[in-house]
Amino acid sequence: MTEPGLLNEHEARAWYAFVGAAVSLDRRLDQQLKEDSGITHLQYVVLVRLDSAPDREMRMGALAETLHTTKSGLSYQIAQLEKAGLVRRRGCSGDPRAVYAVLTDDGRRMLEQAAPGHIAAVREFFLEAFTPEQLAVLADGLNEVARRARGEAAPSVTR
Amino acid sequence: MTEPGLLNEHEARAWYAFVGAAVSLDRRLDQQLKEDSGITHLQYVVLVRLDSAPDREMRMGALAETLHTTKSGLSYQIAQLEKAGLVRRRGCSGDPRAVYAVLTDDGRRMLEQAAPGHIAAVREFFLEAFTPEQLAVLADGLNEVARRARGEAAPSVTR
DNA sequence: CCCGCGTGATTCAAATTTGAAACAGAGGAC
DNA sequence: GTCCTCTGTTTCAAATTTGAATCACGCGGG
Repeated sequence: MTEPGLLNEHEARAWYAFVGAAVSLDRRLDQQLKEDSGITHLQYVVLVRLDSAPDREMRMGALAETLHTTKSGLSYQIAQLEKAGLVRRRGCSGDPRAVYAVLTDDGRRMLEQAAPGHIAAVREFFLEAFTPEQLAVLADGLNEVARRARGEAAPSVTR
Repeated sequence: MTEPGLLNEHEARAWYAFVGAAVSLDRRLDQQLKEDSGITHLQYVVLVRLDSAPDREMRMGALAETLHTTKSGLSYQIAQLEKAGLVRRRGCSGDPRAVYAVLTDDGRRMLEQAAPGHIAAVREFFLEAFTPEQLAVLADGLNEVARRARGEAAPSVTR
């Protein structure tokens, strides 16, 4: 049944749908955020992540890891956000090598201003295409996909 | 129940899972293809699309559209693929403005060589995280997501 | 004929991303 | 103390992407 070297019709349909949805959605959300708030989706996600962290700050390395981006890419984006006044850097007294990115008050305001439109778009373009039950299945499956793609072992129940 | 300005727990879980899976998967597939075949995922997709087209050729504009990429981005990638000898351009006798990208024999060989590893990776990282029934639901939902993100109307049953 | 317009594609400069190399400080071996 | 090496981050050059501008051509109207 499962040809090893080719995708069958059903597999191809799901796979192409995923890739197409990911690309189109990313473009659309980027466009929406740029038009309405002047920031990119990546920058928005950086702000969100900082906002939800204790004291609204995170170390560069940890932030890069949670965003699944490279350290150098994050350095660049934090520099952009710093220019825009939405984030500032501060060193760490304990470990002089560490650098914290801190969400500024302007950054928090930007988030408050940008969130409603962005979230409405996520609902309109993504969430509403599924039932709540489907979303739950989707979330489980996609978390597993992410784990596998990152080369992590499957989560064990006893862990 | 549905707070207009915020994502609830279930919505957030599904949405973050989707974004995380898309990013991580894209990185991983790019890495796999580069290591094993020396081409990027985008280039692979270009080759696949051409291979499945009549006469293994497509007009630049049509190709860009089916890949959901920009025309200029495609021009660049076709130039790269042309340098590598995997694709060639040819003009169109009927319409001198039109340009066709044509898959070369080397391109076809590249595809044959790269496909097994790539498809195995897609299976391992993506498809196997779902049951066939889940994949069908996923495909329907994600196709709808892509349509919405592209601003197309919902497909009508009578169409 | 000549102009302006529409289409299909490429080119250009600017922004972003990537991966490698550089940097800087801490800690351990000796 | 000096030398390695490790960790956390930034910097750099090269590759890629983006959107705007440009180019080239055919067509219809004046």
